[in-house]
Amino acid sequence: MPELPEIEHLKRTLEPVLVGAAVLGVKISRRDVIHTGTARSGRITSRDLLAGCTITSLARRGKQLALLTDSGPCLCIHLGMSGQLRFVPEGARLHKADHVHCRWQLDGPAGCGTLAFRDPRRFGGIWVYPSQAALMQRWERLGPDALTITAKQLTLRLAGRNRPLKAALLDQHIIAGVGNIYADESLFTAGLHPLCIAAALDTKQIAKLAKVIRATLRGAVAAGGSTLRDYADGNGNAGWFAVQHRVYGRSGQPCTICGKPLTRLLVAQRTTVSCDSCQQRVG
DNA sequence: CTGGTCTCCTGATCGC
DNA sequence: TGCGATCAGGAGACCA
Repeated sequence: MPELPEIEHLKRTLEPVLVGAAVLGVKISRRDVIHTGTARSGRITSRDLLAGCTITSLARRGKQLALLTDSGPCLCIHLGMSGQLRFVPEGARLHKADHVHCRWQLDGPAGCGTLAFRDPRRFGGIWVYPSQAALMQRWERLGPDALTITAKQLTLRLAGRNRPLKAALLDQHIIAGVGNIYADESLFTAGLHPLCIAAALDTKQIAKLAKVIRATLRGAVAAGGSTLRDYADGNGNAGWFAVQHRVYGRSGQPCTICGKPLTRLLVAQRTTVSCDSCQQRVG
């Protein structure tokens, strides 16, 4: 379940070992998780996957993580539902080595090792781009990053959206980085019902929502992300945000504000938990 | 253009 | 203890 906080935390844990690392080689186990981000056709080569390049920086937009090189190709990695990206120092072994679809042999600032992309359910994937510019063109189509979204940006993005507020928040083209967990948590804290019509919110409500989204995500980043099932960061350490969930996964349990049982419903095909008395419905 | 629904996939969990 | 059913959900494809 990696959402923005998990990816941001992953980025921070991987930066010290990846930035400045030379990619000695790439081993692909499943080609069908690797895609071309541009319209180009043809077989994807190890050069496309950064072989022979040096990683100069990492970047994140929403839930997507990119490995960048200065003048060569770059990679955009989505973890989907079950994806993991892990650096394994030379001599160490990956805890679970099944479903590893791609490995990069690296010689980096923290020594030699392997970067492994593991994704049992294969909802994630790797997209190759010929340059940073090509990737950025793709990222421009995403909404503003949720970690820093302003009231003004959110107002513009929600204007005219005649759909449930939660569905809008989950749409990465509207706002990038909010997934099912943080959508429910943010809506609860903002006191807004998931079925509010997005366009019906007033200025004050949108300002509060933007502020709550930023604060919720910031808190989760600081906690190292949510741990559900086997999420782990780039070093294999778990996050601890799950203990702070107030609605996600708590259907039927008492609301932490009013004590009434939390309701479960389906919005945009996703399980949604909310409090009917504490979350205001508009529109 | 918009918004709604379907679909991909494996592993954890639950009822019998 | 085994086994089938169910659920989890990110995001692109597809349709009205």
